[in-house]
Amino acid sequence: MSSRVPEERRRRRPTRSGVLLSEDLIVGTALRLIGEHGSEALSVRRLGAALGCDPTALYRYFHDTDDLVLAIADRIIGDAMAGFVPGDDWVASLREMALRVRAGYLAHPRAAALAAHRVTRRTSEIQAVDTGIGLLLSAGFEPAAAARMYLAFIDTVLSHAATEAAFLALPGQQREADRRAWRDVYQDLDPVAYPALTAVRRELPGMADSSFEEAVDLLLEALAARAPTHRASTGGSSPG
Amino acid sequence: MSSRVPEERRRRRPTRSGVLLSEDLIVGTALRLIGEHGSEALSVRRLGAALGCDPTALYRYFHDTDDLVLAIADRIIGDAMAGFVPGDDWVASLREMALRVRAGYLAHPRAAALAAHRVTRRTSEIQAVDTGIGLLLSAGFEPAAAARMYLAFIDTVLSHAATEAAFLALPGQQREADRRAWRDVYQDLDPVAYPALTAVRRELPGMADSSFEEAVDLLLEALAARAPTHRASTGGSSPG
DNA sequence: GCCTTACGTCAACAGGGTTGACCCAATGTG
DNA sequence: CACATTGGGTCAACCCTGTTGACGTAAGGC
Repeated sequence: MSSRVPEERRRRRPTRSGVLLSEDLIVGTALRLIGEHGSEALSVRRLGAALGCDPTALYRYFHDTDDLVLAIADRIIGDAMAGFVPGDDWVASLREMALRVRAGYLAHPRAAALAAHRVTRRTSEIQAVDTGIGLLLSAGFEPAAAARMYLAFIDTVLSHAATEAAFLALPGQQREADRRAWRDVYQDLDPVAYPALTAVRRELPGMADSSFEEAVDLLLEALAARAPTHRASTGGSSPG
Repeated sequence: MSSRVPEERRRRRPTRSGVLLSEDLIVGTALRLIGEHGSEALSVRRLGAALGCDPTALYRYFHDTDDLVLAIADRIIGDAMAGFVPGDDWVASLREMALRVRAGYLAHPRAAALAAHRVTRRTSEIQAVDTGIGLLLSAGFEPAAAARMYLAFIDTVLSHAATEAAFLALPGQQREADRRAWRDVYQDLDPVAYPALTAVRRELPGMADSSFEEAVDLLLEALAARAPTHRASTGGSSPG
């Protein structure tokens, strides 16, 4: 059922509407479908209709729907990490990795909400994990620590990205209501019951903003503090 | 459709099997169903069967499935934070807060996965935000910094908890496949193409474990390092 | 030009959420 | 006590979903 046959060996026969199917075409069409009509628009039948083929033809390329979702997730990772080369500064490199992954997810918020928590087991993900762990090894961490630290790092990045993507995937009305909540509901509170909120009252509208970079920076600070070898460049000297 | 009629005014008529329905009973039964028969057990038909009533009777109490999920989420939040009182050690208190929220989500992963990214604006949430920001103010942070730090903290906690809940909410087959991926796929890789993964090969099965506590500890370390005033008690001396 | 078989197609099944009609009994009123 | 009202439990039905097995056709190797 699944794509056990190598891509080049396939006997690609045009569908009734003349389209030549391929894994890439299916994944790309699924991403477009989700981006245009929401993550609930991704169904085998709808995808078949969008591709111009019988829905069950997809089962010749993917074992089941979950297999397709994993392929979509790996495509997002691959696009996000395309052309990335780690530099000398491992902290800066991990930071760029975080920002790239986040940007990739935010580019497809509805698909990200579907695929963010999965292990794709495919090449793009494997490549990214190798790069990230390599950076931590270069920082002097022992293998066991490097693996654990990378897991904490990437889970934080992916979790935050998924949260932001889920927020962007909300219908505009609910999204704005959530954003306004910090301005409206949290402004007229009993000072006795909520002293801390009253003290920081003027800062609360900012709670609707993203905490992604702040959280990543805090995590990287802790990692740098734990690293056996100190960072090569502490003064921001070395360019790109 | 929804529960516009006050609970006490309801004309509660026993079902065919003699059960008296109520919002509380339905929510409780839904939680029990999820806990006993796995995450995929929550469906209107199954819930009706478990309650001993026609499935569509639920629509007299909740507008739709989403409405029911939100009611469940509200119960979870209330239960998780019930009885929590912050102690003298602000780091330890934030840590307990994180663990409580996480435990509440993991106890009901399916419901949590569906409602984790919503802003409730209800008293439990407001109370929690006040407590958390109060702890950061007691650490010496200025109002603006306290608000930003709390946002980074709670977003990390909620994002990680949602990720873990989403994983547990997966159908058992997909969940096990994701877990096995780190043992199977990642073991036979080309050492030249993936040098870092090869170096930490023996540590990779642990990648299926949770990074929640590691991530929270790293974040709290960074917060403690940034705090203007040092922690009051470093040796665990003061009793409750 | 044959033979094999990959793969697109079709019909069907089991499960899902949701709706509208139906009707009984619980409740408010006299 | 009796009546009118209506809340709410029940039932049948609709349309959606993922997935499977049979079927046949055309593509590629020889």
